Amino acid sequence: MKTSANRSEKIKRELEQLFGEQDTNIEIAAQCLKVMSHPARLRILCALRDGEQTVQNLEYYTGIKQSTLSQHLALLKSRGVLVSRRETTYSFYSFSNDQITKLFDLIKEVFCT
Amino acid sequence: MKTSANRSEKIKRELEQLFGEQDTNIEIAAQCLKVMSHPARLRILCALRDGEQTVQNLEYYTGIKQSTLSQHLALLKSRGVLVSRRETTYSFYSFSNDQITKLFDLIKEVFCT
DNA sequence: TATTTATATTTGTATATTACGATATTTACT
DNA sequence: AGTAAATATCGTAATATACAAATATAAATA
Repeated sequence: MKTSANRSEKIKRELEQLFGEQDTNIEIAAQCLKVMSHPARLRILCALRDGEQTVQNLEYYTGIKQSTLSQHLALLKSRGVLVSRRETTYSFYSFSNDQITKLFDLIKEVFCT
Repeated sequence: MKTSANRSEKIKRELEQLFGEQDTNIEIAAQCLKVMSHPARLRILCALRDGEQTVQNLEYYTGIKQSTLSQHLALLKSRGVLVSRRETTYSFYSFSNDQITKLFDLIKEVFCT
């Protein structure tokens, strides 16, 4: 044990607090991040950055096939990254909240500059 | 096509520019994020937030078995998230740069508050 | 009601990831 | 050289994920 016992214990305790008994937070974070960590899905998020889009627009922007796209969208929605609304036969998808948008913006900043 | 043709083309063009011909940026981003998107690896990053640690310390903090931990570390290192240095028989792992650290902090902020 | 359009779901198959024990490597110490 | 400690790598079985074609659903319109 190279670090002091105090610091050691501090880190250990922090880890336990941060994620709680069942590691709920960390599991949610991992799932949400994981769903964003895919080239196709990052493209989708990019295309949605400035507002909601229909599935067919996303198909056009990203070049992803309809069934595949629909599955990606369902995944992003199920993990709380996106929300959708129906208007007649169109589904409009968009970011679910500002925190996610902020996270996406930082990702873009980190990897695309 | 519901959105105006202008906006449509703008988004299409932005997508193409942002990721370039071979989508290099987006591929890198996806790989890097993916490697962070795992409960065990998020724990590791948490334990490393305030500075480098040896593998055995990380084993103690996270409760992950040595061989598994070593593979997670290798993965994080191979994607540029972590760096390591050797000192005698110990390997010390730490964040590779400030941008990654900043990204991790935001992740923590988004999911753990 | 029949047809068309937009989107969602199902299904099959291929590929990737996971954790862990066993084994190997590296370095220090005797 | 021989041993021990810290870390890394390998082999493998279980599980998860990917994609796209085929099919299903939902809503608008003829």
